[in-house]
Amino acid sequence: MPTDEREANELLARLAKALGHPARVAIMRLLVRREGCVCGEIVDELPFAQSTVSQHLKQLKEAGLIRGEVDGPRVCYCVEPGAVALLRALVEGL
Amino acid sequence: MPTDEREANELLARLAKALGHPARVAIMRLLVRREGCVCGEIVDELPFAQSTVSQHLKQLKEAGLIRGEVDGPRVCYCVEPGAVALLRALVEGL
DNA sequence: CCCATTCATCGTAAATCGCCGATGAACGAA
DNA sequence: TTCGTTCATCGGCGATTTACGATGAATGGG
Repeated sequence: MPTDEREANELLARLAKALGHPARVAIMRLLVRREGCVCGEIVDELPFAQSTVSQHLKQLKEAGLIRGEVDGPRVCYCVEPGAVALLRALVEGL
Repeated sequence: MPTDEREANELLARLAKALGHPARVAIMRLLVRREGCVCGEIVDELPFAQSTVSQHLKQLKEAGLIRGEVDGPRVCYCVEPGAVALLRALVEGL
């Protein structure tokens, strides 16, 4: 949790921006629900091409919301520990 | 609070997208803090041109986060009642 | 009735987004 | 080594965002 307000604004903005698309919210919900890792099943759950889903995952990863670990030929994604809590705290601190 | 998950996703995405810029987070914080209405003072608080701030305000308004009431030659903005609570609930429900 | 103030909107330019198909890289299996 | 699978990345397209200055509409003061 940043003490500086400017930092808090930028951090919250970064997280919020990452959630600023229904598909990415759906991905987050999916990963929280299974609270473990998932892979290309995410693609099956969404009505988008594989490359599109991959880009959404990239955005969530770059925002620090999720993490992807290589597991053989596939990649398992899971929620970055503490990320949701941080988001909640930032929204709470509005 | 929507019961349908798709609706919840779209709503959260809409709110999050509106918060997806540091300036807009700063505006929200400003309005929450004064928990009343403010006008062009917002412009003075931000390092942007008046027209730019006006656009940010428009986005927040369209997302349902703030409201603007005309008061003579100026416009007073305030947080839409319940909007922050709704946002918190949606983030909580992740 | 003017004029200044306040704010929204328009027009514009650069950057980013969102989507796709195609390609590339990494890995396991045969 | 040669496939097939899985996923990331590239290239491209139209749409959207972000920023600005300029203009326009509404209001109140003189």
